[in-house]
Amino acid sequence: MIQTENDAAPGRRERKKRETRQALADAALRLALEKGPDNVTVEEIAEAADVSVRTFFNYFPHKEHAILGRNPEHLELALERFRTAPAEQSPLTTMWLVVRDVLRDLESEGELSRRGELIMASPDLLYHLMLSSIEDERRLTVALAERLGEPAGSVRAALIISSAGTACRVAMEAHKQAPERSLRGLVDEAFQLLADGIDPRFHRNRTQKGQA
Amino acid sequence: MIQTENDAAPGRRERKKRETRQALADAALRLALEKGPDNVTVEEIAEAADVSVRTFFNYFPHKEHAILGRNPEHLELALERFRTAPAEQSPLTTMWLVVRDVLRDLESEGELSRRGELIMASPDLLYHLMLSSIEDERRLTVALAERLGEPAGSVRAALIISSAGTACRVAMEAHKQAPERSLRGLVDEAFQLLADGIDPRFHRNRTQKGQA
DNA sequence: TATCAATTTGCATGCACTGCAAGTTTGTCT
DNA sequence: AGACAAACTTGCAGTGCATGCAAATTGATA
Repeated sequence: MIQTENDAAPGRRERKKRETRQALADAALRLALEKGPDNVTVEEIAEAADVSVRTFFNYFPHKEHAILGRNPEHLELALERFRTAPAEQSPLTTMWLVVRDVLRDLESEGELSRRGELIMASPDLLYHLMLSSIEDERRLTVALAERLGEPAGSVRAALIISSAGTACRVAMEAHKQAPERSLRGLVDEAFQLLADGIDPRFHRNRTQKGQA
Repeated sequence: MIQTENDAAPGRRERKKRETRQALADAALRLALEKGPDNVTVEEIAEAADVSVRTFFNYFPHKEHAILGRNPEHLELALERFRTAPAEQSPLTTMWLVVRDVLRDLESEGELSRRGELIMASPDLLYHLMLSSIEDERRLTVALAERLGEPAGSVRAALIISSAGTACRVAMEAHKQAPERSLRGLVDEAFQLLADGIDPRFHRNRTQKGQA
């Protein structure tokens, strides 16, 4: 028994890993805000976190992941919501609650707006965010299709999930252009539009019949 | 030998550029299909098209763009459609016609399905496709907002455009999982869902009021 | 303390991509 | 044709991202 500082479950090793990861993510965000995402090198980030470049890549697969600093818990919470939601709750409502959860969490971290602006201003970051979102969406779609009792290839389930993501992106973009409108309000508006129908006058017959 | 073979408007120079571009795109797609997108190097593509690596990058900013082989004309045609569409045509209908145009064009090239599968199977390609789509969507959103007489930051305009893109992506994904369903049919289904409303039972009051 | 597993690190390597300074081709003007 | 300018291609040098590998360090355990 060599002092065994077993505070909770995690030992010293686990704690250090958390710290290193956090230090890298913090440094990445800070430097990206200071110098612009494109002008930050992995070397600088590693330097700021006082580890080697090689170690950086032991924690993050890409530079951008460190800047995004996504919280893996959010996906788990979302899946949990789908599992525990009351039966009468409609799917888009559930997604809306998920989004609110995430927004609230990010707001509490205080860095929502700065990180959000950074992401929306950098196509590269936006891409990586969407890329990692695609994986999340796949899992959420499966969960939703299951809940709806629809087959795995359900277009509706996939569309609901993906559209929710689209709504968030559109809302962020609009918030960036018109900061006086709250992000929450814009998200609400987008979700309501999706729910009610984006275009009641749509129909597919107004085309040239004679076409090949 | 100056013979000035001025066929139409484009001179020899313009033609050669087209040919080079096409040769690079063809080689990129072929090699990506043969060896998998991740195992193709720019050097191979350039070699196959018989130009230098440096020249490759004069035509495409990223390796992936060459594989995607996007046709810049499609965006111009789409913008044209928005300009010339009859006044009574609803916006999503116009987007639907645009999508049909593009699908028809890709089908006529015969490589729709193979390229489509390749893209859907490679997160990296999908990302680059979405990335270049984001730019297109920005321009289309501006055109649509103008047409609708709404302000530049219009959530509805942006949502219609982005959702159309999402619909296509969802349809491609579904087609990949269930190839017996036609891509056109799946696109139609997704558009109809968006038009009518994705979730008629959505509302935002079913939440815990007491929540912080 | 001895030992094993996890982690960090340096080193070498391959590939993507860019700027620059040639060289080459093409269009144009006389 | 001959000369000139603009466009296009190319090689080269250089930066940065990312990965594999093996040696060194550190943490947990007996």
